[in-house]
Amino acid sequence: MLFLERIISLTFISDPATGRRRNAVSHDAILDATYVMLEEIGFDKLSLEGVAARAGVGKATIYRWWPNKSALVMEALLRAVEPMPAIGDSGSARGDLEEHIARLSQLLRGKSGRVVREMIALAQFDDDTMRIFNDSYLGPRRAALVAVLKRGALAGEFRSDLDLNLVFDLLYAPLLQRLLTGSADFEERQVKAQLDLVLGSISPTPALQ
Amino acid sequence: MLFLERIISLTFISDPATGRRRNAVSHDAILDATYVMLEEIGFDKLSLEGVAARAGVGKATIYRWWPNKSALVMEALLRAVEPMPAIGDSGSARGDLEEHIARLSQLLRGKSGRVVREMIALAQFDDDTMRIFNDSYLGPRRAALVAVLKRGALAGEFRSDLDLNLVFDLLYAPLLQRLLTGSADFEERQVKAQLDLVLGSISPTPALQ
Amino acid sequence: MLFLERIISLTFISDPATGRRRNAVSHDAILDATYVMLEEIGFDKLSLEGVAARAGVGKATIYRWWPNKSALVMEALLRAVEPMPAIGDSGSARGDLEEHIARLSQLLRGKSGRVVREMIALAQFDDDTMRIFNDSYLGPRRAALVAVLKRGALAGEFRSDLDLNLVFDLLYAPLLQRLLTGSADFEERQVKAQLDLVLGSISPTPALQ
Amino acid sequence: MLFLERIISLTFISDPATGRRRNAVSHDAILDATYVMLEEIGFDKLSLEGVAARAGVGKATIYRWWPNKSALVMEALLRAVEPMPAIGDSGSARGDLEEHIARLSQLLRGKSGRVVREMIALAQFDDDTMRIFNDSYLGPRRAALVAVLKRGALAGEFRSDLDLNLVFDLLYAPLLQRLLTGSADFEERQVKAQLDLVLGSISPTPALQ
DNA sequence: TCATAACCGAGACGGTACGTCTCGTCTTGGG
DNA sequence: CCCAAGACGAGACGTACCGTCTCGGTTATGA
Repeated sequence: MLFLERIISLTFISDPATGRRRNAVSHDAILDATYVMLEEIGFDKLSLEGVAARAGVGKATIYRWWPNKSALVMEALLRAVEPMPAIGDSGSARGDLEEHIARLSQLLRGKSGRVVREMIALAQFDDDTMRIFNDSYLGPRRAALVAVLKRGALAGEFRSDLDLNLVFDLLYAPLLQRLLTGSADFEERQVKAQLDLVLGSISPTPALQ
Repeated sequence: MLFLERIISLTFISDPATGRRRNAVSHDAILDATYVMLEEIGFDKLSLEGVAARAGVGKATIYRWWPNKSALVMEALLRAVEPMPAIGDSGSARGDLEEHIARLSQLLRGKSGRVVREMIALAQFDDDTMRIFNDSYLGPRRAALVAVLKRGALAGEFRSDLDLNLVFDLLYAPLLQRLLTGSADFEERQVKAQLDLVLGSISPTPALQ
Repeated sequence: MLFLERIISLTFISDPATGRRRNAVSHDAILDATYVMLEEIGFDKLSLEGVAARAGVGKATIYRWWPNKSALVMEALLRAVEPMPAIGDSGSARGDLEEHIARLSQLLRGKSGRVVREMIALAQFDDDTMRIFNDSYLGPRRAALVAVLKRGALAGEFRSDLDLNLVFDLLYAPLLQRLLTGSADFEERQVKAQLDLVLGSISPTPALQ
Repeated sequence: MLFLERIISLTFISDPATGRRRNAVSHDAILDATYVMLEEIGFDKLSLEGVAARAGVGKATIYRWWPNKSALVMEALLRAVEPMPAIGDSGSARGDLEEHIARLSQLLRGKSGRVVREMIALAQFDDDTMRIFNDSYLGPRRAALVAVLKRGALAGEFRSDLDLNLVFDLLYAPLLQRLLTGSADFEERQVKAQLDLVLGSISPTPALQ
């Protein structure tokens, strides 16, 4: 069927491997400029015109690679979020969770907090952006925590009849809610209290405990 | 909407007793136009120019009464959000909570869900908007639920050593998180499971712990 | 039929006499800026963006009142052409023509020459612009000359069987052709020779002359 | 089109004996694409980007061989303009002139008319283009007509004291003027009348004058 | 009852940014 | 060394809105 392939290949106007290659320097300059301008003037006042000027780049180069402002900003923010704190395996699933949540609440108190707030807000107005946020931010964190919960359940530390995604929500959502409603104080004491409540409710035989 | 009247009254700088009175018809037309256009094209693409045209109103009339787009949109949204489901007093605080949360999850599944999502998103970029959202939406709901929790604690239904605001977070935040991360399925079963976990953890029995 | 008029008037969305009036200062500033920039950088490199900046005016204000660059430039040029030299009535139609053509050839040697060249060039690419040029520049000149020719014909100075528009062409076209082909020397002697030829051919009884 | 070859050869900067030779297919494709797009969308909206795409050619290839849009367009137009109608020698110079002018006015009524209009317009904004137009279009026609006039003068058909270039202007300019002012009707009768006037004025008889 | 003060619709205005288009240059990889 | 493809910095295009500013006209007191 060689000749057929030749015919088909002729219908491809251009070979994707042809032409000048994408410039990685410009790509980085754009994301960097986006991030610093976000910090300086905020999302609302951020203009792609300004980003292009700051990055020393033509506007078309931005539009070539990102479909809209939200997508660009989301990518810039994702580069700026601290990477997910790895969850250790100390033997105690409860201890691992406590440590992870404590570290998370600390991160959200800082630069990452602002970034996550903005990512979530952006995602409300654009489905693609929402998908990127879920895939790149929330998803991995949910997966990691659920893995620990599963480990704990198997080890008998937690009840085995739990909807682990629900437990994840109970652990994460109060932090996000405080972040998103301006009361992002995240006192260590308060986070500890929350954890005690949740972990208490998922311990194996609460009545006897 | 008492607080809104307060805001409006602040815009009267000169002697309010003289001159033509504010045109209530225009005022309503503006908010109505804002809301239907929000539904049609979303917040991003909403322009005050468009609202003015749709409402049959001069642009200046909008700028006379609202300081910016967020404020206008927030007021339009607040008119559209269902009023807080009143919390009854059936004798059982737990029953009252269950009924309230069930009704809430139902509302969030509908038009109110989209509205709340957008209000929260807007609030991330503007402190005034955040304040209005907290004062007029989240605050009253928090107060009402905390009152029920307090009633339940006094009646011995719940533990008496609880941070009730924290309990409120555990009840509300998972719903909001699902709303804000696109997984707003709110299956009744799931909401029930969440409630069981939380209420289980605050019931007095495991006080032996 | 008063009520009918009332109904009809309701179908007019807006009264043309309503709203803020056009700003004459801006209008003039735009035409002035257009003209000086034309002289500085030429038609090709002239941008409405630049004109707006130079005139201290928003781009929209230009687009509100002129459909395209050619129309704007044509209007700016028309303001800059010297007004048509009035044709006197010395008693001798031939003398009047000679004086007019001499003055015209002098004008075309100067600023007006450049302006007319450009107007004609612009008109080749846009029918509206062509119409404006004919109505505002060539038409009046043609009418005036034809009137003199008619006067001369009635007075017996010229043959009476002539297509006067054709005679106008023979008088004007050679000047324009030289203007448009870069050989705009317009030596007085040459213009005189041309006039002699043409006027000779339209004198009443050439054979006896 | 000898002069064109001269221009092209000038663009060979490097040693013509080394490296790959110019691709004649691309060269023709470019000029063809230029011409058909000129007909479709006109000079103003013609982009080299579009020509390259239409010709299946890289933009650089165009820039390699033509210095600017005007030069490219002028070459494309010159390929399209009918070659100068050769002037016969019937024995009567007057007859030869009449036949040539009649054929010219016919050509200008057709496709060539539009082409000449555009060439003249382009030439107003670029000296190189003007030079090319004069050298390759107007010059040869002027030379040929002047030769016929000289022949006629020697044969006693025309006066011998004439500035023949001036007579050329009187023959050609009215046609061009009508072409350039949108009144390109060129009625045969009108052209005939013009010719009668001009030829009458240069016939030897009125030398008594 | 009428003057006055504020409101109102319309829409022009100086601006800013949009997203697209084209310019002329510059890599690429393949003749 | 040529060529098609196409990315790139630059910057103008024509449009959409911003928030402000006349306009002429309309209410509704309060003098």
